[in-house]
Amino acid sequence: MFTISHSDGNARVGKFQTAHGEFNTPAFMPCGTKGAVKTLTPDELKTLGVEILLGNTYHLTLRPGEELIKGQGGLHTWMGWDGPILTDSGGFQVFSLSKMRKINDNGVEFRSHIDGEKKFLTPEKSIDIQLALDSDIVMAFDECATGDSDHSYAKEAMERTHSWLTRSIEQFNSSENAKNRFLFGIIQGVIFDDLRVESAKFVSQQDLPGIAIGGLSVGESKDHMYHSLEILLPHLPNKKPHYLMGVGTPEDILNGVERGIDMFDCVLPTRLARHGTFWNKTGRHHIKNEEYKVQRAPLESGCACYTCSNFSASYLRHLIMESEILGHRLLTIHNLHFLLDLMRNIRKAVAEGHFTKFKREFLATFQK
RNA sequence: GGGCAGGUGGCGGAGUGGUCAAUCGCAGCAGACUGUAAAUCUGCCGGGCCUUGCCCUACGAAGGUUCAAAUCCUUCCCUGCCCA
Repeated sequence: MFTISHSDGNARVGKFQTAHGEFNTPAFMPCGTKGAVKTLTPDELKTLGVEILLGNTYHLTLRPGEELIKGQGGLHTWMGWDGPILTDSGGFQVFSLSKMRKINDNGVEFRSHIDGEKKFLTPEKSIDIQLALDSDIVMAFDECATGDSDHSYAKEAMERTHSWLTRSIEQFNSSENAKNRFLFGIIQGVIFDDLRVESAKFVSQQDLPGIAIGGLSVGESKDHMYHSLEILLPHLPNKKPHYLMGVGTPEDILNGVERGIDMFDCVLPTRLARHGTFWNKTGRHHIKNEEYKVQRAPLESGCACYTCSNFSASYLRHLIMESEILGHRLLTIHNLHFLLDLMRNIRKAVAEGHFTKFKREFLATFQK
């Protein structure tokens, strides 16, 4: 259940209660695609303030398979995370693995990126897999079309997504495992206002416990993304959580919250870390850059994270240069702390009614 | 002392008369990354000029052959292995 405690403009602060505990919104959910947030332990995630994680249907059904995980007591028990888990349906893989799949109205035939084996995913199967995993928030299976799709294809993908949503709901509602679980529907429509609005209306009508906006940050411009959020908001159920899938950067999150978004997920903080990029108040930086070779200061002075409390940029640069696993871990900790700290500050600002000021001041120093 | 194999850009290592400032890997420098095929990928990487392009210095050293040499010849220096 979702309850909103404060709002400031379109921004809101709330809580979502699941069978595995609650999380505060606006929330940032790190990606634990294959049953792990890369390089970190659940304990470390909790310390960072993570309240909910993502898992992925496509990846987990391929390996090790949902039946194995179910047999091990479900995803929470298996991976040692007792908090809420949201699972993505595999819809994003329709986009990211577009070279190795075929779509028809019934579902998507993937050719496994691991061994080439055929794997046919349908809305029904995706729901079954997610429930077998014991996911708290189940995402409907959708087709995430690329940002450069033309109107004709965008419409086709949207209509297919709608039809799949209807089937997802039927499957979910007829499953015994769905008790205390939540199904979210996903809006598509690429960058076309008419489609976006039509999709928002259709998904909203289903009266699900949450509504997601998919198909953004997949190649379209930022202006298109922000514009889409603006035209969608009037059509979203106000009392349900609004989830912007796959976003994002600190500035995208701020712009999302301003446009009524309550939930975000993104691989960026963890992937950037492994690639040697970190965030601080001034923006995005490459630890490999020569300027950090002799920097005795941490990534961000005054940062309370474990990494900044204990290590200089010079040492972290060395670790990344040498591909030491510890470097990946320490940068991941810092980036996640940065983003989760941003979320805490956003909630505080919204609760205190000065979100706009907070956003303006943050972006004044945060370049890029 | 003798035999054999070698000496190429920061390192390793291709190239064996012109298309070579020289494949490739590593290192170095910079960039990308948004529901994770990602500890991945891309660009640059002898020096100079304004990019194409041009000029300079370069393949152990010094000479030589040739229109033309990292590539052929001579001498020298050095390294590794084997034999005495």
